[in-house]
Amino acid sequence: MANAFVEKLKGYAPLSNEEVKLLEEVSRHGRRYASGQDMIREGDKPGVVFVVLEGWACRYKILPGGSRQIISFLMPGDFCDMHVAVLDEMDHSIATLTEATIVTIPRATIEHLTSVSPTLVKAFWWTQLVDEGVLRATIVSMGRRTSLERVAHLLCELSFRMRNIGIANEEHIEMPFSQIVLADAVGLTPVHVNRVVGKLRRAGALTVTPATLIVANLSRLAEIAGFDDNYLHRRISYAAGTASLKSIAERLTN
Amino acid sequence: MANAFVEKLKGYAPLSNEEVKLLEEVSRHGRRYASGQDMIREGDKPGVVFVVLEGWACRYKILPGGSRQIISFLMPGDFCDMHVAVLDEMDHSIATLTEATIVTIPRATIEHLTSVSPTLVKAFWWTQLVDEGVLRATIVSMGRRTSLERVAHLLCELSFRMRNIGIANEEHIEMPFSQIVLADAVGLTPVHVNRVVGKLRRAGALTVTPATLIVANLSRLAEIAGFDDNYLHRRISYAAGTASLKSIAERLTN
DNA sequence: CGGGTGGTTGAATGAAATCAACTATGGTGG
DNA sequence: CCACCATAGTTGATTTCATTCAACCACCCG
Repeated sequence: MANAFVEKLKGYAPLSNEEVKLLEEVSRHGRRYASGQDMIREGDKPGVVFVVLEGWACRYKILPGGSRQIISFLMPGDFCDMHVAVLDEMDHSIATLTEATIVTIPRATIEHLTSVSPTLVKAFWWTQLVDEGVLRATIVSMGRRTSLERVAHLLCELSFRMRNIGIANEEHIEMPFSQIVLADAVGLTPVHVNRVVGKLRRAGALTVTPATLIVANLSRLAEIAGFDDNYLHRRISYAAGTASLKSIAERLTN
Repeated sequence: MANAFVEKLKGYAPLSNEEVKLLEEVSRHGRRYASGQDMIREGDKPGVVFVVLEGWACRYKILPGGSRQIISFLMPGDFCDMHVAVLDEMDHSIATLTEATIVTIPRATIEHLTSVSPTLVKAFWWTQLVDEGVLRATIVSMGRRTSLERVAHLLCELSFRMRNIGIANEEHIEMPFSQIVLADAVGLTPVHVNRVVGKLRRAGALTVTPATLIVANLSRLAEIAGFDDNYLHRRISYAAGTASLKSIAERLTN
């Protein structure tokens, strides 16, 4: 079985066999978690980096009033910042959204990796850069898009990201979470999200089943959202072939 | 006059004299820009890193409908991601909000710096970590806070950041931008922001003058916002201690 | 002096939250 | 095996909040 962590990083930099072996080694011992488990909570002292190998997780924050805001989604291959281990205190929590297998890598191991391989450092930076782009796009959505666009935009983003890592294809894109979770992510109430989802369903963009949404027509969804995937900075189709491989190498070393 | 860039990084890692000298060298030739100038636009190929030495700037994005969302504020010492220079295309724009002096550092120089000093790499990472925390906090605000809390929260954040870099003290915190800019940052219309600002003014938290807001009572503002500055990750091993004190002393005497 | 920018206020409209009720489903314990 | 409960989804009526539209003021600057 492919290791999502290694695959993702391979997509961001041309890794040597040794580097691949190193990464596989440190991400071998994934542990299985139930859905809805907190991995770490706001206020905790972070000592490790979490890497999602399978399943979904999210970063979130609970406000004094009890409401929850989901800040970002983590899917296979995603990890929380490599240098979070250096912080004194978490400013948000991380929890599983589905059953998931997750690796925890101690800070010392990360430091070993980065000291051994500058290429890995750059790969980590790259992924972090993309993560920031996603956060910025989220801010734009929350600030200036209608609820319909906002929901559609998030689902588009997740669809593209799923396809990028090969856990979805054109015909079958399944989001394994409830409308309640979706509401916490887009900053709306569940009932209003339900109405919006209903619109998207009637537009033929979605189909709905309990606790999972299925994207039926991604291009229609993208049209509604005004979606532009430039911020995912995908290009680097490294996996596609050697030509791009060279250009990546160039880009990273120059 | 103190160099905001160097001061900021000194706050995040214990730098040697040589490292300080290096940084001063690369950030010496600041250029002066008028207010409201675009430094770089969405779609441009980024080739340099921008460092704000004096004045304010912001990242923003214009939506198809013409509305603007300000994603984050840049104040003296802030810079756009060190590795943005590796991207193919900007996914947002950067513009000045006031008259400002800004340095542009070419990518090669950055790579030189990071290859020469691991300490600098860590300092850069740290600042980026803080930036991400700010983005996450923004998402939480936009998703789950009322307009009053949202405005108050942003002004609190900016106040704390200004104090951290010594451009504001308890009694006098001046935000050099109009309510229109504020509206673009919090995702509301200018007229509604005006009503909210009115409330804060009547609560004694703010005073208002054309194109600048003045925080009159930060603790009242923080109370209204439910503000907790933990996400700014100020303390760190090092910054809380002698370095920042010393640098402030310097700034006051020069 | 006139025009631009920023600010302020009121009235109307529209969007989303709230409150409330009801369905469907799957799982659990008696 | 069924009764019950918890979770998720759905729909309608009402209220709250923010936008929109519109008018007007104050000020600085050319």
